[in-house]
Amino acid sequence: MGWDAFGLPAENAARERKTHPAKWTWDNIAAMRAELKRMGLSLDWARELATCDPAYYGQQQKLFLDMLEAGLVERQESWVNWDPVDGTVLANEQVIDGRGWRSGALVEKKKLSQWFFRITRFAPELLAALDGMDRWPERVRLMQANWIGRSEGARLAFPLAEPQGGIDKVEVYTTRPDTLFGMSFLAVAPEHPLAAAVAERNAAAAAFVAACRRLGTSEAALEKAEKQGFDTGLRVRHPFLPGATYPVWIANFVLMEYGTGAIFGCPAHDQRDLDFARKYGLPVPPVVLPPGEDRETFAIGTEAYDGTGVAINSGFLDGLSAPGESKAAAIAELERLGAGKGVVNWRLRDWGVSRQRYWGCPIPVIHCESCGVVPVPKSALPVLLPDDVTFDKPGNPLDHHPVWKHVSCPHCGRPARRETDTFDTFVDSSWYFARYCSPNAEEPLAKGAVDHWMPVDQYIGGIEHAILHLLYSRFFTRAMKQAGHVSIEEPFAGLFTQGMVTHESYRGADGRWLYPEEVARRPDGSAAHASTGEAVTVGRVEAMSKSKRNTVDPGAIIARYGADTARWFILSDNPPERDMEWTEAGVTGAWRFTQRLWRLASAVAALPEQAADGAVSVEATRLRRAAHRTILAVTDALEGFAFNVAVARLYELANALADAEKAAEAAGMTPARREAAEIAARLMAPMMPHLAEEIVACLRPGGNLVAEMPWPEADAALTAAETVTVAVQVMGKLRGTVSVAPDAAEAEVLAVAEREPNVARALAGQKLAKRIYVKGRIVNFVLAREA
RNA sequence: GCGAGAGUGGCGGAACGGUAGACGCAGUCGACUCAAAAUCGACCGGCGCAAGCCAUGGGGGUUCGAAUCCCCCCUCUCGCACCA
Repeated sequence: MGWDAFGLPAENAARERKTHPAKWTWDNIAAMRAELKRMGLSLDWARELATCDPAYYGQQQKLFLDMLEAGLVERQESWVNWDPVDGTVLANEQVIDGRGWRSGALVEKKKLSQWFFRITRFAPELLAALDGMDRWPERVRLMQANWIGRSEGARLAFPLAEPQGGIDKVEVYTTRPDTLFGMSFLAVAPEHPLAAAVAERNAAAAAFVAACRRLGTSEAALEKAEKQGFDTGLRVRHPFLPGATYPVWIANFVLMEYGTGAIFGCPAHDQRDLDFARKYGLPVPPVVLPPGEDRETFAIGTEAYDGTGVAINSGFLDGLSAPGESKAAAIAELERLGAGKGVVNWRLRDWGVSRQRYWGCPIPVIHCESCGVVPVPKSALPVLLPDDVTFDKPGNPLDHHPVWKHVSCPHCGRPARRETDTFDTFVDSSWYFARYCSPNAEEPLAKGAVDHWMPVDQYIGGIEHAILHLLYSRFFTRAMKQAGHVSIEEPFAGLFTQGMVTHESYRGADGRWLYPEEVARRPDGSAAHASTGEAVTVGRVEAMSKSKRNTVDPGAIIARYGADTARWFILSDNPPERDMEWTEAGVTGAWRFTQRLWRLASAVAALPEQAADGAVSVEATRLRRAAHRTILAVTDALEGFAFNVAVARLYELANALADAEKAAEAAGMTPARREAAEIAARLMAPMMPHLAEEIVACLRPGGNLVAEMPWPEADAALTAAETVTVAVQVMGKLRGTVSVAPDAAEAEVLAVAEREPNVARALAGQKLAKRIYVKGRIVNFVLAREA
């Protein structure tokens, strides 16, 4: 068990409740540990770790220094959300409608110098390795591939007609150099150096750039915002059209982080460019003719055409297939002219890990005025977080601490300043799985143990981790390999993505969130406050969260129904990859089953044992067949993570056991019932271990624990089908079923099917065109079309 | 906005391209009970007396046969780099 324990929630709690993040965190860990233990989960508590424990984060600091040495870390500038009133950096989720969540102030972008892991170095192999990860869901691999975003295109320079602030050209990256003749404008990001140069001389431009700074830093916010631009009045020359010049705009939809932070706008064949061109009345010349369109009449309306076609209005490209032939031809021409070249571009950006927060792992470096950035010597690790911090001032408490950051430079000994940023908590969670192999090692990882255990056979996590956490962990494993800590590249051989636990949410008349136990249902189905009776609004079913108070206390469920019921319900409700809704009715249903099974099993256990070698009745054989088929079905379901199906098969076996109870006097029934009860118990043991052990102990006093037994094996003689039911269709519609031997010949089955009364009626007077037989499954008679 | 998924009875869901709705919950009727709970039995997608017809978000297509494969649309969910 590992506790991902650093992060913002602890700091928020500290500010709101005047408690220390460490106390709040360790109290939560203690509470959750107790709950998990009561659930009876098979966790190896000897390997427990918490990321906020110096024993863990100190090792992480060593890893960082190794990566620094290996050249995998560097400082870069990047933009953050800045709350000018609180004087603090905001997470994207703390920016609501462009304003700080606490202060309500308009958020600005601010540039900071920060630490970055050079994940982009591994972009090609992170992409290529996805192909071989056959035990990962296809959709996760697809999302990662799109995120890494390899694209082929061209990088080219547009010379400015008149240089501005020492800038004489604008570099652009494009995946569609074949549409260069369709250019209508050039646009740079508000953060682009040229935008800054223009803003220096032009107050209106400066105002526009400042306005863009209030957009927040998330990609979603930028892309959703209405497209806006500012015409700088500057013009650039076209590489293919010496005489022509195009206007240079500053546009809010151009991302500084992608490509070169500048684009050439081809409105006819890019939707964003088209929206922009229509808004500002810029020309929209088409240069790719879709198949079946007439060159003379083809025009772009409100939708850009980004499909394939033939190049038109494009000089030397005319007549080539676009972008198939024309893209290569355009790149060749750019290279011949020395104006640009074909390049591979990646969407993936380096991973910024600096956070201006207290509750995180300190970044172990020291800033010295004469020596620059100096790593903390490994002998001086861990760099401990100070305990005596206050949250009464805005900003990072580490910055305000009276003495913590004042240290002497490890190089020159002069006064220096400790780095007060801490790591992104994704760093903590990028290597914990490897630390499990040797949780107490003096080094980050003990090579022998890691080589023995890694990679993780089966990793389980929510789909919300499909990209960031899983990609960072893949990067970290490669970085750790480069630093000599591990021998593998991929951390997780198999991946399963599970859903979240959800619950209805409730709000009182005054709008505040209510806990489920505060809400009572009236007979008419409406909701009211359990004690005051005030009306309650039932909100959506949402992922459980403390902020919405739609949580249930597992402790209360366990106290009332027991751990087995809680476990059984969690697994039985729906497939694990989907969200599950926690409902009281569902829990009581699971609880009833535990009672029913216990009653069925203890009734059998109370019977005197009987030799299994006497005559065996039809009923006893039926039960034995059901039990052994359940072994196959449950095994199959569990291996495929279809826990809800495994549960359904066990319900069926319990039903068969109940039927058998009514035929208790049939020959051979007692041993058959004992066998079936034991099989049921052993099959459900992974889900209801406590009840399973109890049942087996009653059936065989003094015997082994289920936990010590091998998984049950089915008797092939009992699982083979005696007869199969074959559906009979006429023209694809079901008309009847017939029962045949599993190995019956096709002709025989067809003959039987044809005689089935209902089928015969449907076939009467019709001409047969075709007979289809799928062995053991279906017959389909296809009639001849009437002329 | 971009990327990725999901949508099946009243509800959760099952279904190698082959009998749609397994199994559970809820519900209806019955048994037991003075009564209730628990338990047991029967029923339980819609229309129809029946034969049968309709039905897996909507519309097209492929196929002997489509919940399943393809195209378009609608709705919801996840991710979008400082929540984790």
